[in-house]
Amino acid sequence: MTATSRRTPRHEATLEAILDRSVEIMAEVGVAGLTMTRLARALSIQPPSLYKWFPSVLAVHDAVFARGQRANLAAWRAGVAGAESGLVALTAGMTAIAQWAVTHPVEAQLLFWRPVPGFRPSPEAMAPADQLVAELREMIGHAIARSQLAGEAASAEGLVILASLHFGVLSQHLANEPETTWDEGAYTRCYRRVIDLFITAFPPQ
Amino acid sequence: MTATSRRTPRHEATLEAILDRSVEIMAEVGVAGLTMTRLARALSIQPPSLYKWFPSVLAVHDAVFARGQRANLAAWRAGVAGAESGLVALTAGMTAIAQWAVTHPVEAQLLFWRPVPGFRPSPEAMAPADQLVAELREMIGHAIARSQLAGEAASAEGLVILASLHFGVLSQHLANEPETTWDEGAYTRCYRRVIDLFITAFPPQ
DNA sequence: GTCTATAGGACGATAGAC
DNA sequence: GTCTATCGTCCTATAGAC
Repeated sequence: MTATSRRTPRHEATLEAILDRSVEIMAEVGVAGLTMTRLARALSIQPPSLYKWFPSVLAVHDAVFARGQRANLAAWRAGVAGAESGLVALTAGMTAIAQWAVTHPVEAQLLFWRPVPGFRPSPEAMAPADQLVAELREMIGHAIARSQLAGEAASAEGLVILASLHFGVLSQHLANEPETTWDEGAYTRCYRRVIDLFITAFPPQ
Repeated sequence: MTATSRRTPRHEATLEAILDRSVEIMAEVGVAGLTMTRLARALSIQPPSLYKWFPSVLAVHDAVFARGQRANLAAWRAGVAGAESGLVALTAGMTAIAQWAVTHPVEAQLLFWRPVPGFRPSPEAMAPADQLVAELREMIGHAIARSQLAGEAASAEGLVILASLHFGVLSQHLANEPETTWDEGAYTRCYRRVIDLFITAFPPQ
């Protein structure tokens, strides 16, 4: 709150640097291993100084979470932008956020698996996620309108199945071979094939 | 090692009780939140006394992990036992381990998502998991032999896809609605439908 | 906005008495 | 096998000087 309300460029740059370091630490010691002490050490300042920027360690988690949600939404939009509306754009957008998750494993774990006991993201931090779901629904609707998917694809069950397929590949990749790249990974190599099962599950007509 | 080598019934019962309490604590404060201090408090003993049973807190994690793997393998075998070999037994076994995971969310997180930094399961604890994969492969082979699946279902890619489908539903359930039952959950209700996509992906002939 | 100093805990683990 | 006592380490967070 107070940390993000001062919007001078200098202030913003410092906050970004703090979040960058936080992600680095999470990559080293686990998402739940971020502490004010470790963060201060990485920034070469004393722990009390950090409290001028964030009121608590959970506030740092929330800021990393919020930035990750914004980046994830941006990745979706960038993926969708290159394709024409409908099924092609849907799979392009899904692939884009999957690739974002693979290249940002720390943020992905924080966003989608909540491995930090006691941490509850703030509603503001969650807002981009809600927006992404809305745009995803809209894109499924476009695909249905173009007779590329059955109408049931837009149902609650359709979203549940699409999410299961998407996060199934990602969770297996992040749990078993987080170091491999998108093109090398055994799971990520099957991503497109698994997502195409969504079309199989909801064929047009 | 020393903790499990003494095989008197009395000793075994105490160890089981300690593991039961450990799972309860993990359910309350998160899988990574288990500490010797908390465990001792729950058992109404002093922390140093615990070291007569387990040499370190990671050894407790390993024991919970090992017991979970054994139970998961037992659930698979029980599910398979009721059906005739082939596709029916395969889906019955998969459903059984999925239901086991839903009713044992703590163990499932520990087994399949490794949320405890610094914890590496011992080879002995992993053994049942290797055995389960072998039996799973074998059952896929039976289904292929009965012309219920394409031969490619037994390939490395086939296992990757099956695992993604299975853990996709489970990870969404455990992350988003761990409190709901198998029959109520939005994700678990789609489990069978998602697993059936494996057959769609590898149709016979 | 940075620091020193510090309060106040929790934790893993060991030593050694009983 | 249980305990008390204890060491050493890490942590969050605050007070207050500069």
